[in-house]
Amino acid sequence: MSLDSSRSASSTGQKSKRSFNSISSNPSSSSNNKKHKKNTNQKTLGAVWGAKSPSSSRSSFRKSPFSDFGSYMVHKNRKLHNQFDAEASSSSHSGLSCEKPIFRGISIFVDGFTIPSSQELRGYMLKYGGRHENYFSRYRVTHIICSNLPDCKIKNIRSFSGGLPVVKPTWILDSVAANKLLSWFPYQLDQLVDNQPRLLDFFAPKNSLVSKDALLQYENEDTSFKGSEQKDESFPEVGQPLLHSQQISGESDDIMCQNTDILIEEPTVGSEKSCKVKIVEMSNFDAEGDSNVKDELQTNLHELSVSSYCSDNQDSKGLPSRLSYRSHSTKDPDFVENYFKNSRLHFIGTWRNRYRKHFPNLSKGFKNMDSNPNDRTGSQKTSIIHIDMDCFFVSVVIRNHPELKDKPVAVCHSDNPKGTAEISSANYPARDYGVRAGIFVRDAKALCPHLVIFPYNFEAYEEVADQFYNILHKHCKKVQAVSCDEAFLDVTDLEGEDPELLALTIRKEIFESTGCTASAGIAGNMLLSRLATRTAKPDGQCYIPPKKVDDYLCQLPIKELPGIGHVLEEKLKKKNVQTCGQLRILSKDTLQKDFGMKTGEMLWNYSRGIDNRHVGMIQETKSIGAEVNWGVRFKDSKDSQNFLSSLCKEVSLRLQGCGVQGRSFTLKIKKRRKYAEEPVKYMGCGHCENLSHSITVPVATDDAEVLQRITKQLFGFFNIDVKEIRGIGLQASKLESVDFKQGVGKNSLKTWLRSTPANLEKPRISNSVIKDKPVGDCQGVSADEILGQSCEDMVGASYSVDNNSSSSGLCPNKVSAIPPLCHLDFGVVENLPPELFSELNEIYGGKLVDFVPRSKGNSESTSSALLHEEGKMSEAEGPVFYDPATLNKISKEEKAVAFLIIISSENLWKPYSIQVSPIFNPFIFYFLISFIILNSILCIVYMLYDFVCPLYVA
DNA sequence: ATCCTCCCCTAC
DNA sequence: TAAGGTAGGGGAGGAT
Repeated sequence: MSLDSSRSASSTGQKSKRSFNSISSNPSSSSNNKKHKKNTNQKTLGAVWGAKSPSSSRSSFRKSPFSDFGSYMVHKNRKLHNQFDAEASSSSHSGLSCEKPIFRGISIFVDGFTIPSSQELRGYMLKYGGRHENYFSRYRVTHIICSNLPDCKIKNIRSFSGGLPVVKPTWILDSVAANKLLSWFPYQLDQLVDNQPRLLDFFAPKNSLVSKDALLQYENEDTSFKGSEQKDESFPEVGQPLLHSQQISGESDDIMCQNTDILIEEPTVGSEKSCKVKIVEMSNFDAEGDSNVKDELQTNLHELSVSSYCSDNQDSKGLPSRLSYRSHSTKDPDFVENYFKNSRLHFIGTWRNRYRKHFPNLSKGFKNMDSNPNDRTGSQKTSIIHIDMDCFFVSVVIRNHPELKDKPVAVCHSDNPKGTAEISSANYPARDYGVRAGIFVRDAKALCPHLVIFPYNFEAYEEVADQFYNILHKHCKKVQAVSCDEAFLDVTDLEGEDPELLALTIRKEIFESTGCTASAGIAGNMLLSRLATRTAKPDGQCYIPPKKVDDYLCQLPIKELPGIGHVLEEKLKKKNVQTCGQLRILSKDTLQKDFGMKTGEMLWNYSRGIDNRHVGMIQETKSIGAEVNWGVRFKDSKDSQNFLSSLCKEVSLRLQGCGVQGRSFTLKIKKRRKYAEEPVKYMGCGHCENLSHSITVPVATDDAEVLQRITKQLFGFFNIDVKEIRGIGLQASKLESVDFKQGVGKNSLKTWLRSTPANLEKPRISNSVIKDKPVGDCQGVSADEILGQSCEDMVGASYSVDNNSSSSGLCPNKVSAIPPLCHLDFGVVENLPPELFSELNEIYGGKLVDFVPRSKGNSESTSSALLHEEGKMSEAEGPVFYDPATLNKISKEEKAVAFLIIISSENLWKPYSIQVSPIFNPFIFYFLISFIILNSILCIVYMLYDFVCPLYVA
């Protein structure tokens, strides 16, 4: 799959130049008539759809879009009309239509693709006494039904429909459900909402266009239509997009031939008068006889339209809130989880993990099976097949719609009229119009008005990917998965098998099995086979024999080489290098000097078709992370903390899912650039600075709670206004397999902090005793008991022990307390390794950060600056009490110093002091013992010195 | 010289 | 409205 569709498209354009021995099963090149299509189709109302002979129909439209209507169409239309009448009549006679004729007097024209389909809507009209027009007539049609329309269609509707209501199909559905004709007003198409009230404002006071009843009806039924409204507005729920496909199948004829063009039988009038007349007619259905409209109605209309818009944004739980309330980080507590469920990039990014689980034995690589392909013995030539599905996302969703094969189709999240969704994948007919992955739907529709938009179907992608790999594994043992739709096959060892024939067989099987086409490249190494596939696309295959490599590469644009993205391309262009041939002129030294050792060598090799990689080199996972750079908008630190918490849970789950734990953690932040305005992309991150901080902890972890503490600490380093954050990511690296860490959970920092160090082991006092112990009375308590001591009234923060932390050995539900903040030596705390600081900070409920504001990046942290200003004692000099007010409340005895031994990031034992009380506690004990031992050693040294010196003197 | 951190670039 | 992720590789520069 190519996320950069321009790449594929450009290769199509180059096809004739760069194809060698190409076997293409798709002889008709879609790019041939590209220019022609662009010049003709875009200005018409989807003429391409039904046009068997595009040029003729287009020319007639170009000549006069709506007046030059042949007698054939008049005849055909009449015939269809009669046919509908006959059907309606027969169904009523046969008793099929026993329903209330709620649509009597209504005549709909369904324009474009709708859910439900035009045919289904026709069925409803038939059943409930309405009419369905196959072709648009301003005199017969009363309502235009559509889900969305491209801008040019909107213009045409505005010009020629005489102000007919343009409403969404849910109006029909909801009316049927309510068994009465509902007001169409709330169901107006959003694209026309801002326009229609203006018309209504003009007419309503005079003609009672929208009655009070209609308004009341709308208000009362507000909630009833909301649910379906949203579904209609965009797409079926994610995960259920096949419903969409099923529905479309029933109306394929409509899509192809009837629904697309607005055909007007009569000469254009297009005057304000006709507009007025039509709307007055409309009011017959909407006002239902009530003409008693108050003067303020006019002003209410605008509000109504706004209200209607809000209702479209119904959230999934049916709450009367804007969808936007739930589509960004601040308002949706499940934002992170939902986001990943719906992210196509997340799907692509995590596919490999799923593949590894699905094909555990096949995805481990073949490290020992052979060596470098270039080192193979004898004259055996390496043979690599690269196989890649064509426009995967689109192919999969339209695989059951052969009628759409040659129609422009794209996949994206939403076909909302606003058109601010991003095209993810476009098929080749769409690419011919300039539709590319990454452009907005509205731009895509401007380029290609009749573009069909499908939603994602991640389940189907997964399913097809599995079929794809089953076929590959069936034919070849050495398969290296690149992505869900792309793989390398080393077929060198398949003696007697012609690689080209094999590729053909595999492609054929893929098509038979999945209904999707794949392209293949065959060559002597991975680089060349991959390049060959680009040439072969779509639905073809290409073999590059060794002799042709130089010719092939000579004119190949450098951007085609893997590893050369837009940045490297620009850099090379500045050096007048545009093709591989030009790249070859530069020496390896020059390239390495300009681009670095590795990159320089890669450029030198690739420009000569040299690639030393071999199929099957699967590396161990080096990092696991989660990142969200969309919809991130925080209003306060609580939002950001909640978000970080969700992110930690996500990363924790991913680590656990992979059976690894991380020792190094990197927090990435996207910060809005100073002058960056709100991005064009809805909820996008826009122009950002990318910041990151990382820390390494002594013990690897996958514990969400620990991650949260670490992340909190990392987050503190940024010292950033949360309102400026546009994206956050957390990545774990220095991964260690859990297999090798069985039982190591007991060594986690959290556990360690809560446990009694072996060297401090003392007879434990029961929890009840601790709980009952008076505040400040810590006599004879072990280290964890000190940490767990009840001092809540002093510190104001308690640390709730996680019930899941069974390894801690603490009683579940026990609420431990910790030494009060005022008892800490901040000079020491401040200089703790970040991970320990993070842990302590969490234990103190995040208050430590506030108490010791600091930034790792700033050598002169706030707290240390404060300390210096106040002339407090340094760590070496003794304890520092940060809060003078609290200081006065504490007795001298409580100011005794204890040393807590803790593991530093280098696994060394480092002392840091915590103020605890009273003096007789194990820390003091330990300290005194240490002091005595140290003194003893010093004494011995002195004694020895005293003893040795005189000897020397003598 | 080597390692580490903080980036950036790239591919899918 | 919409869902701009994930992971690997590598370069620059600083610390050791």
